[in-house]
Amino acid sequence: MTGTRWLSDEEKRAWHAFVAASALVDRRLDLQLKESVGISHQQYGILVQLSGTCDHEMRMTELAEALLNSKSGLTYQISQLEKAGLVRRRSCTSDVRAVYAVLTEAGQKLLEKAAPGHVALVRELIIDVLTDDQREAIADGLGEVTRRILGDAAEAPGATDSPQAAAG
Amino acid sequence: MTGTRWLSDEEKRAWHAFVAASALVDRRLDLQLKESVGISHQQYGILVQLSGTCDHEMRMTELAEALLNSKSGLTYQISQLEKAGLVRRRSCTSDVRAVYAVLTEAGQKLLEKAAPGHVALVRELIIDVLTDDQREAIADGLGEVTRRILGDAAEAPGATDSPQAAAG
DNA sequence: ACCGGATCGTTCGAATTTGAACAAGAGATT
DNA sequence: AATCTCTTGTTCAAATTCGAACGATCCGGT
Repeated sequence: MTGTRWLSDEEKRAWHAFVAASALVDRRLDLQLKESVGISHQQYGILVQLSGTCDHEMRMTELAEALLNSKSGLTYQISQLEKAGLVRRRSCTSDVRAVYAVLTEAGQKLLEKAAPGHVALVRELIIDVLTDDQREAIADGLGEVTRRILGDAAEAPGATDSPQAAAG
Repeated sequence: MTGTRWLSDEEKRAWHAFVAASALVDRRLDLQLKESVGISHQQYGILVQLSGTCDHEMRMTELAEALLNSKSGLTYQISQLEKAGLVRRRSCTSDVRAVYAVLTEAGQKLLEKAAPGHVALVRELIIDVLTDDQREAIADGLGEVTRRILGDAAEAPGATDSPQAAAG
């Protein structure tokens, strides 16, 4: 153990920018969504995810994984959304254990109302701030970062299959 | 309301990579710090911030701003760190209201013990995954993102009167 | 049919975060 | 000095998050 490879100034600059931007952007989006339609960024993500599927529904575990959330955390949020009438639960006939979260009509309506302002703010805060090159570097670089972390967690099982759905 | 400028596939790719990487990296770092020295990523940030000053101390408000944290949140965390003996509070002679958070000897020791493993993981998860160009693009791009958000908040606190009479 | 292990979603308690309200002090104006 | 405004840090209740434990169910091999 000679010495730790500390971060150079240049590396620190990237690391700090990444951490700060993450916190700030998320907070701003959360704030706007709460003010405009009364839901959190987390809840917005759930609605978006559901609306991206053919039947506007998804199983709890599948949803939790897609949102990088814990199962218990999702149970809580789905309960909140259910109280608000934006989502309802549906049990599966073939597997009694399974539960589907289904986007309701009201949920779809709320999403359509929230989306324009949300996307506009995402653009204002980050997307339109970046140059094309920077945006591509982030997509490539952080995409690889994400892939590696997710790969580590689920390395043993074959992870080459994942029916993707375009999400907005 | 003609049309919202939705995100293109390329833009979505960058946005999703950014959000996912933020969540995943932070969670992994938090986990490691808790396992190795029993403190959260948040608390680690406080200790680092304090150790970076000449007298190893900083005022509460100043510290909260540097860490992009709420004042009440910092009060809580400093109390936790104080219980653990890693930080102590010191009141200011010239201003009775002011409180300094001071890094203790034990806090310094813990930081020195935690830092190598932490930095190594930061490298493994993100810094060493990126190419030089990607790292620079992130530093520049996300640095600008951060600067704008912080600038907005401080520059035009009351000047943001948007026409919002009609809800929604 | 039956057992052992894996999976599913929920429940529970503890830790953390947030914003609003608060008490106390500082600073400027009159 | 009296008063008004801003700042400082804490307290409080409510909301959220997490991991572990749980009951229930599914699946494969016997």
